[in-house]
Amino acid sequence: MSQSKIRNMEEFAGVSGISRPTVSKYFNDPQSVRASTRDRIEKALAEHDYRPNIYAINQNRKLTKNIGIVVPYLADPFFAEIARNIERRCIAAGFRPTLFSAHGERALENEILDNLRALKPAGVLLAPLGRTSDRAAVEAFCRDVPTVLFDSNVEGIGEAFVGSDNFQSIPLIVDYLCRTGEPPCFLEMPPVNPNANKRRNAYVQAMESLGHAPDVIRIDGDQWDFEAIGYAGGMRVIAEKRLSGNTVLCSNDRLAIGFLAAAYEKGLRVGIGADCDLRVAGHDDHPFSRFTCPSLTTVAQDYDAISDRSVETLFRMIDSDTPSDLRTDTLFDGRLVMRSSA
Amino acid sequence: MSQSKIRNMEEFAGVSGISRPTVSKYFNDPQSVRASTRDRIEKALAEHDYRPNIYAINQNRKLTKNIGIVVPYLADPFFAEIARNIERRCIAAGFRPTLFSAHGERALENEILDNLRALKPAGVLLAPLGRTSDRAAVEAFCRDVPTVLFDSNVEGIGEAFVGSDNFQSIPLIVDYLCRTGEPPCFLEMPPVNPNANKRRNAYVQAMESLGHAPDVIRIDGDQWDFEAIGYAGGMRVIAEKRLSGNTVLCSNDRLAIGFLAAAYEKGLRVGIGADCDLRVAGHDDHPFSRFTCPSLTTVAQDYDAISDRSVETLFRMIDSDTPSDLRTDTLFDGRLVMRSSA
DNA sequence: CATTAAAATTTACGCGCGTCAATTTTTTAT
DNA sequence: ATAAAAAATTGACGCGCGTAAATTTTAATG
Repeated sequence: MSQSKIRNMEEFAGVSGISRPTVSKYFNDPQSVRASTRDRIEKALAEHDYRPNIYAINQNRKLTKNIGIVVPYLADPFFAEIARNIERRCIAAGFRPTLFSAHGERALENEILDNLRALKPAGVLLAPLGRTSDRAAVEAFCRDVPTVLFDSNVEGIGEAFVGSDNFQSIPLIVDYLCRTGEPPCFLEMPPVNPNANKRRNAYVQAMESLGHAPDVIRIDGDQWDFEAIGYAGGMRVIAEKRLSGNTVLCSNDRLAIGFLAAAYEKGLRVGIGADCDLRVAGHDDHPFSRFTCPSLTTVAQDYDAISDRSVETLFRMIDSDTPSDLRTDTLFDGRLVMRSSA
Repeated sequence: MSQSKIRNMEEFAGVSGISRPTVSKYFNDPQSVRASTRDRIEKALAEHDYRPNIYAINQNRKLTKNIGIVVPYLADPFFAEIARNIERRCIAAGFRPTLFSAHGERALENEILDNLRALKPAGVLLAPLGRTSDRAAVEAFCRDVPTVLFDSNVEGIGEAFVGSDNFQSIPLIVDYLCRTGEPPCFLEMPPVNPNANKRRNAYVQAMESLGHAPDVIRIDGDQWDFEAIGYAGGMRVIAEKRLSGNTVLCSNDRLAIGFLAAAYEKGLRVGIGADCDLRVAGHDDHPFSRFTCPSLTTVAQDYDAISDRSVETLFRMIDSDTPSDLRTDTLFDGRLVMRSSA
């Protein structure tokens, strides 16, 4: 560090003995200047701690180094984890990620996309609300900004989607449940996003192909507080003896967590032991599902693969600025996680 | 909407029939121009959908309308909820909040503060890592940027702190536990933030004032995956029969969630019934603690009050730009939430 | 209606940086 | 060593807006 603060790139160019345009070039891409020049700049940088004004930079560049990360509901640790992973990779690649949550609300999602446009981002990683999304708004946004959809697909929109293959993961756990006990019924809530729908269909298909009669139980709720919905639904379903068998497959872990709470309160013992009344399984391998009582059997989504591939895909889109017409969908397999609940 | 896109404020001033400086004044504060002028601008705005370039604005204003929100660990839904609340109020007040998470890492927290400085924010709401924080870095930051600390205090730093009064909340639940059964032991992990320390001390004090011998059990772990720490610690504590009584007060809900999982796995029945082996209580009223098995008895932090007051305090600091020397600490009371676990 | 205060306009400069064209210096290849 | 290529420098303009001073217009008041 040194005495006088550097006020702008002009002054910094002065103390470093390099011309301002070259310094500018350096900050744009350090590799673009000669090694000896790079060293001199970095030496000066170490002594004077100057940082280019980010607003001036972004005003004058057609495209910024910003990357938007938009998730539907940040109070879900699943999205927090994914966002973290994505953030890391963006930073490593020299971008400036900014995280936004729609908090389950369509109006907020639209507002976010609007603000995002004003930020002139190099690209956006978007996990849309899904069903609730304003399809036209998302579509228009994707036309303007390089966007990778992840987690939740919106058919035909954007250049790429990265997520899990529900038609692999659901049969996987249905098969497991059928092998080890009674065939499961399927607990779902009105689909706030397309995954829920796909999972229901995958369940029906899997059951039929195994020669069992599917039993889909729908419970009320259209918000993102899945645990509360699973709990309330569980209480009703149990009270009304709506369950045909002893095995319940929930369309996601958070719903299962709520259902487990209901079962516990109703005095039903959940698990795979002979003394148990009920088997409950989920889907996602939510960060907390290791710590439910009993621990939750589920299908793990490959979080890392999804976030990695999303970022990779976006970077490729950014590099080859020619927007390709063909839409690439990447689906990763789920992995069975056998714990105590089923 | 209309045909030709407006490229800048000059052009927009043209179509609206108002001079550019006045238009600029309007965007700075709509109330600062005459009502008739405001109407004309807003009519033009409705037809042409122009938005001032945010980078040009921020470059030329000494202070931006940005507000930074920094939390230590976003995968904790508690912080996600608080952040959401804070976001809302900032937006309502015409600011642009941006959310950052240190993900439990000191290096990341420092990096965030660094980047934040470059954003020239009007103010920052900071829930620091606490113990892990780089005290000097945080202190320097608070000197440069109006900052309100919340949730986790760092003594003597910043102009204001808003949080919970551990010396009210802990005695509250200790008292409850003692009235309704055996006096609790206290399960804590090495304090990553000062709340943990305060809670331990408050526990000891409360026990002694009730004439009981405090029993503090410390378990290992210095990361932010509290559930895993509570689980591992619980398994060990139970296996080694380290529990003197039948009641455990955990220093926070996430730790309790892990402990509950361990108790369940060890076949211990948790709850207040005569047939139960153990009572477990937490602290915070974590969003998920309603859905544990059994549901978790805890002390609710007044999230809304904390986030509201934090924002209010920051706004006051921003308005009266004279940095007051006296540090205001605001502590809210906790509220006992009696559920099934204790 | 004249008086005055308030608001809008005109004109102009500056913010900090990207970027370009023309030139000079340095490096690499021959 | 010289020629050619690569990199750095010089000088200059523009981005879109904030903002200030001087002036003119509008609104409020008696």
